[in-house]
Amino acid sequence: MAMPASTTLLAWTRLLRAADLASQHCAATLRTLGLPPPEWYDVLLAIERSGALRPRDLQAALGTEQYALSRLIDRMVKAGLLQRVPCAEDARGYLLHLTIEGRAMRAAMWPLYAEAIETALGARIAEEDCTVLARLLAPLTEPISA
Amino acid sequence: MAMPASTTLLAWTRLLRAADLASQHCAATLRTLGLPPPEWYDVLLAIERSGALRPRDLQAALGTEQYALSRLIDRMVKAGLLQRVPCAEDARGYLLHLTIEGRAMRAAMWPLYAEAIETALGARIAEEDCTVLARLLAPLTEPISA
DNA sequence: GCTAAGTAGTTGCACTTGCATGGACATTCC
DNA sequence: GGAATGTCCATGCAAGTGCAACTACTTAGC
Repeated sequence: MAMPASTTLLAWTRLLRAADLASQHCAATLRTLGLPPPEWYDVLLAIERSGALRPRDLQAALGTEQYALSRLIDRMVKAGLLQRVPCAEDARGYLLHLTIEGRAMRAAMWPLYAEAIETALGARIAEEDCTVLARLLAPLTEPISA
Repeated sequence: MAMPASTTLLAWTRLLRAADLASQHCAATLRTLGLPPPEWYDVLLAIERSGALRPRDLQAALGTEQYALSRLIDRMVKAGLLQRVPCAEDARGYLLHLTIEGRAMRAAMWPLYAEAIETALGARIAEEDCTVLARLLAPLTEPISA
């Protein structure tokens, strides 16, 4: 039951603050443009990349809570971007495909999403620092065990 | 309108994922113990440190949205942890003080909050790396201009 | 093959959040 | 000193989230 070092606390507050600012900026930018929020893009991209995905695989890929994902999918299906198709090997689940509109939406979102990322992160930190940052953060992206 | 470098994108995804995992772990830990969420601690600490604070100063200190803070304060007042006292210099606002219970709650939360931080961050990264991380994140904790 | 246990996904309910707006006081400018 | 503008905080409403069940199918054990 070790207490955190002061440097740990500093990193903690900055990590949360930086991530919050960055994601807020991104979400706000897309919203202002009348586009869906960033999560939608992540879902569209993940599905496009693998052709078709089951909810549980999306869940693993995105780290979203299961119930949150369930409803997110609902919304995206209602919006006409995704399509549920019955799954042959497992009747409990289904496969998610992109519709034409889904594909178009992903393509339309990317440049604006990318620009927001550049503004929020790329333009605020040197590229070498970015590389180091990514390396340092790597272990923190794995599930927390204890 | 520059596009992000690939290293920027990697840092982006890791930053968001790491922060999400860490804060989720923390919130879940406190919740499991029957304690209020981390934001409450941050509010209690900020007020305790300065003796009394106005909502707008809290807002600046914590980076919370104005309406979110307004309701958060409401809940904490209802829970008996905070107390609103009229503000002499500005009748629009008020000063926030900790109640005895508020002070006790902050003290009670700290060891468990701290342990969660240690588990989520300190124990997963070398201390030198933590220092570097904090330094790299510093520019990202400032408000995004453009 | 039948039961028990596990996994995939959904949903009711209470709570929180986001956005837009509103009301109250303060400040500025004439 | 009075209107216009700005700042501080609250709130209605719609939408999202978290937790805890719940249904439906699958797998394991026997």
